[in-house]
Amino acid sequence: MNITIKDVAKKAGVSPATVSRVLNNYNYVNEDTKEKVVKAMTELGYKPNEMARNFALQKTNTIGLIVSDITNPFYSELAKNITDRAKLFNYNVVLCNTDNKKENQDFYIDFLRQKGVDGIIFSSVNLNDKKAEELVRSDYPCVFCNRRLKLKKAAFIASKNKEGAKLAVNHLIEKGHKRIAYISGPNNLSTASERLEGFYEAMKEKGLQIEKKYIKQGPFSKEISYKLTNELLSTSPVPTAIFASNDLIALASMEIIKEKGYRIPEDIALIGYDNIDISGHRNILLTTIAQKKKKWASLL
Amino acid sequence: MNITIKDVAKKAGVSPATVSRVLNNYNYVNEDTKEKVVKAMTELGYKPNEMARNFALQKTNTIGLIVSDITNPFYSELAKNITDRAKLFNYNVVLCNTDNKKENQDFYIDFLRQKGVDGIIFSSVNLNDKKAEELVRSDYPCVFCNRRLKLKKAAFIASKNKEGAKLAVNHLIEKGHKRIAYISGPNNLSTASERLEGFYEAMKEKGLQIEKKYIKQGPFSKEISYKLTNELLSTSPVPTAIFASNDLIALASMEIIKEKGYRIPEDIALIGYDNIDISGHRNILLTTIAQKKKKWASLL
DNA sequence: CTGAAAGCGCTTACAG
DNA sequence: CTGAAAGCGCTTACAG
Repeated sequence: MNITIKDVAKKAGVSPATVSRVLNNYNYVNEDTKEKVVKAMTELGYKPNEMARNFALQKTNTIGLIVSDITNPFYSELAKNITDRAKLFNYNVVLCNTDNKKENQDFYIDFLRQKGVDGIIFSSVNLNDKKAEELVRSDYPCVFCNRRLKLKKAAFIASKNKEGAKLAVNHLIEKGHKRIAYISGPNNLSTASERLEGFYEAMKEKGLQIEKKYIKQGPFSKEISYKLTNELLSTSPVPTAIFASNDLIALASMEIIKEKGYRIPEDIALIGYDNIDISGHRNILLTTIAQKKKKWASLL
Repeated sequence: MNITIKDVAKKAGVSPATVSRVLNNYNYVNEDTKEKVVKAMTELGYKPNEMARNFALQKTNTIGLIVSDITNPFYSELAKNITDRAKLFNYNVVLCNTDNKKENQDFYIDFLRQKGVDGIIFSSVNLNDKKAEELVRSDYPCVFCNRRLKLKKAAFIASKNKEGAKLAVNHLIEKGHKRIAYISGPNNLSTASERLEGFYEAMKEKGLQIEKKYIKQGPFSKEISYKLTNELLSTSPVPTAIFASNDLIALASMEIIKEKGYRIPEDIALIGYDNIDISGHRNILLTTIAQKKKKWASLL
């Protein structure tokens, strides 16, 4: 059915090997021969079969991107930047969404490996992720973005979460806040734990009391964020500021704070992390710490 | 390096063909043989090489998903549902983002075909899309989701946009609005043009005047949406209600409406389309027409 | 039920 | 600079 390298070879009066060489810009091809081959290719409308090529080279020009939640704008913005970047290099990106579930990530790791992707970008790992660690140990090409492994050997790209969190907390402190609450993500995530560390450090540096009751921790979910915010607003005295470890949590908190009749920031200040697009919306105006998603993509 | 079907065959004392048959659950394999093979496979930790398999079968178990903007929650929610669904069938999804640019879509079409994906899901086409039409005409497996082609032969799944728009407009009319404005997307998109049609039809059915000055049309972009809303608010008399052809436009409109000091919905009512997650946020509370993204994914 | 063999469409050392 | 040949790891009609 399809036009193969053989057809081109026959038409151009050369061997398939030569066609292949032209195709791959192999150095030593005679200009005349090359021309003949190119002519034959265009006349036949030849398109190389990538499956065959992948197989012969054991390379797919494909990377896997495993994210924890593509509907979180932070990750969809990241995904956009990564696919745009991949396009420049003629790579394609297989999108894998874990919903923050370990079994999904494990599934996708096996799946992608078996598919023969050239590498995997993870935006979904825990600090200790057995299967991902194995991958790194076996020198499988992978890179961790935003969330990283504890394992030193693993290449990662992420913002300085501790510094970012300190920025956020110091901002609140400068505004005069003392009773600052923190809603963290799961502590087995590098982002959450580093930000928590930053929170502690900033508070300590300014000599502020850290109260257990003002520190909440839970998985990333709207419902849990509602619940934790409610808990915070039920403590007495109520905190005057809340730092949420990402924007989605902050958005959920915002709803509860408003629901309870508090004004933001007059009664309770709120600050998030990620700077997702909607944060800038007039009705939201969430203060947040930016992450350079585009820059990251260019470095991956 | 890697363990191949041959290694398994040798270990199990059978031929590679038999191993392959076991692998593919071919009907007629003796139970004993099968057992031996399975045992050998697990002992060796054998994983079939998908590249070889793809090549032999000319099939990749991969589909391409071309969306116009993955950072639009509508599409990221759709992408999530599609990848989840694909996972069930052991398919993977190559994410392609066009930024609403025809050249990007054309690039990805060629790219995906050459890669040998088994099919393409489009969420990015214009009503007349030469290259996509060509694909359909040549019986290339593809399906159109949300946005469709004019071409009858093309399989698509989309909500009843005309009906949805009528729902929106009727809702506004019931609330007593007469000066209803509409911000449409580009008319060469099925979604935009069908919704516009619904707008016209609903207005006519209720005997309301349709004023040219209340109908704006532009590409999907925040800046343009700001601009168009500003234009609407500068007409006199100012419309009492605005129907935006998608939620992102509505969110942008909302900013301008608020900026100008109008209340929603008391001074100006606003309604969107898509029901993206953030619409339900307490600070947004955007009235909107839902689209069944999950249902769609199950039908693709 | 199972094996030997050809084939999927490329690439690439090896000769020349 | 170029061709003949082997090979990438599977699948599958063909015999038996």
